[in-house]
Amino acid sequence: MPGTPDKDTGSIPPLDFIRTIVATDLVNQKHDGRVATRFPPEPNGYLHIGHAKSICLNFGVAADYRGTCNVRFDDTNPAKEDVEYVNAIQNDIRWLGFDWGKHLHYASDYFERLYGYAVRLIERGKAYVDDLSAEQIREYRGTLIAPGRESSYRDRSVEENLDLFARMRAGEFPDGSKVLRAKIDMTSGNMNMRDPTLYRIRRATHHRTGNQWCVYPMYDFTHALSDSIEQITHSLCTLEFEDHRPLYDWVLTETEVTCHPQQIEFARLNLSYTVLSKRQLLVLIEKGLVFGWDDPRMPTLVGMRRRGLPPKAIRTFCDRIGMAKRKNVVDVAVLEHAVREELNQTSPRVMAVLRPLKVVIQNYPEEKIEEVDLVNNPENPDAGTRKVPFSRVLYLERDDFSEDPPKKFFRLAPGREVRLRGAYFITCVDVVKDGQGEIVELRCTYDPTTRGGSSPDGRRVKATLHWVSVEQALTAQVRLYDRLFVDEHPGENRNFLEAINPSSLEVINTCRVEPSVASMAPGDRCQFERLGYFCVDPDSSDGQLVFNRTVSLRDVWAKIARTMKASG
RNA sequence: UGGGGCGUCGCCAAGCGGUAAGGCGCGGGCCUUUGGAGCCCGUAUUCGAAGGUUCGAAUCCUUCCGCCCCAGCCA
Repeated sequence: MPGTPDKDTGSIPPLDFIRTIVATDLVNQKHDGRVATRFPPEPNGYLHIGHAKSICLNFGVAADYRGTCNVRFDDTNPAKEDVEYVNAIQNDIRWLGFDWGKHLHYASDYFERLYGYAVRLIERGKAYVDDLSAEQIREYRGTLIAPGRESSYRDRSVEENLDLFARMRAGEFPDGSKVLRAKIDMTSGNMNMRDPTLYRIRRATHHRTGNQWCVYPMYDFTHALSDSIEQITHSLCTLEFEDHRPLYDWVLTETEVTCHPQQIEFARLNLSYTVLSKRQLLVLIEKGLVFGWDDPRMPTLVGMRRRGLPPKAIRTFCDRIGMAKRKNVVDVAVLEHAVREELNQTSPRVMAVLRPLKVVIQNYPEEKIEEVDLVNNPENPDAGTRKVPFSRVLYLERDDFSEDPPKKFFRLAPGREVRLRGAYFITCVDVVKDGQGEIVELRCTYDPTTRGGSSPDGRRVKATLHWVSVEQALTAQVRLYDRLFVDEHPGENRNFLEAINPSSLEVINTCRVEPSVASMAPGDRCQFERLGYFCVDPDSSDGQLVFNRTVSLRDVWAKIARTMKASG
């Protein structure tokens, strides 16, 4: 329950403005002590991290105040909607960690009742059938600064309207020839109140109601009444619907329904280096810049799932970014931080070499193979230990060796001693190059007294490197992802494609991983020590493991190197 | 003089008349068999601006400035 002191600090976490309203309503018995929210997606696309904010809000408020949260598909536009999306959306919500129980609804289930409410509006003289064309309606609507004019059909009798509306439903008129409009105020400063369309004629096959209807209700009418039908108490939506609130209230007042939920608007999420508009995401797919909705670089929930982000991290992220009405662009680093925080606690550690450099330990016996013990997760003793084979010929990370080490580089270099994680101290004694001067192999010696990674004489080394035994290593494909855009605010530019990061994906086919990963299955996560968090991609097959890098580890050396480069 | 919103640290965000929470980021230190993690310290004398009210203002009043949304038979 929010408003209770934090276990550790004793401080009381502040309520966001929405929870403040809900808590106040509860105290005042505004909805007889009930809290009911809903998440109302239109099944015309995949859910993304912005939707996650809304899902966490709606389910979170319900959970905090012992209420309920419905999932309701706002499926009033058959031309754009599809079952593919209704299934995907349900999967995503469940994956995120929320359970709607029995509360799964469709606006289309209310079509008959909605039609009845429209009839009631007509009977009360609050709606009329208009024969104006779409273009004429637009003309008549006026502009932002000039009032609109009333349609010549606005004063039809109740009887005529009733008859016409029934015949609209019966299919007597062609698509687009007539609409049902609310009779409100053509001079309103709020464009939404200038006799908004309530119903349009549209012969399209609906994914649930088939060809049962040829008239479909519009959003404003449907949404308000669906909320009312479901006894919603707080209808939470994004800021662009603020202008619609007077219409939301008008619909509920004029249909004389008893349940009148309160609409409250909050600012939608924006993420740096990311686009979140459906339109722009679609462009990325259509142009082939990503492989689909579930491309691990996409900010969709399916994409993030494939990338390996834990749902818990997304929930933590949503809790942290707060809830307010001001326009915001949350730094994607906040998300990455939540992901690392979660993965650090939960991911077993494994050694993998992305760019192998062969190393021969000259004083290590030719045929000998040892099994060294390694801790699976230093954050979690219960995760236990495992055995990893060590032998004379190993792979190290190319980046972990420098023939001419720059300042502050304290990994392996000629004559330098470092530790191989969990194994031995080694010293580089020779560098082998090919005809092009390319380093192809390192010759090292090891100190047999340092087994396990510490020296009896107490001497220290500055670096601990990951490694893999050549003989036992498995080969894997690793896909490294970087942000999709180089511009911090790509969505602001209509030419957002210019800001595409050309190297958002790097595929490495020659990675070598320790043999223990053989048992990993698609979706499984691990940390490649010193590199980052990875998960097994569904593209993996028996012979070939494919890993996605979820996120890299924080890399202090990379930052130092960048700074040194920048300052010459 | 169209309507509706919003302006508190680089990015989020508390604050609701009693003298600027927290997170991310950034900088420094400790610790470390991951340059990971963890721990510690620092990071807005000032709240878009200017006036006013008050013993006291980010909070109240006035004016001004800036930004966002709205003219689908989309949601």
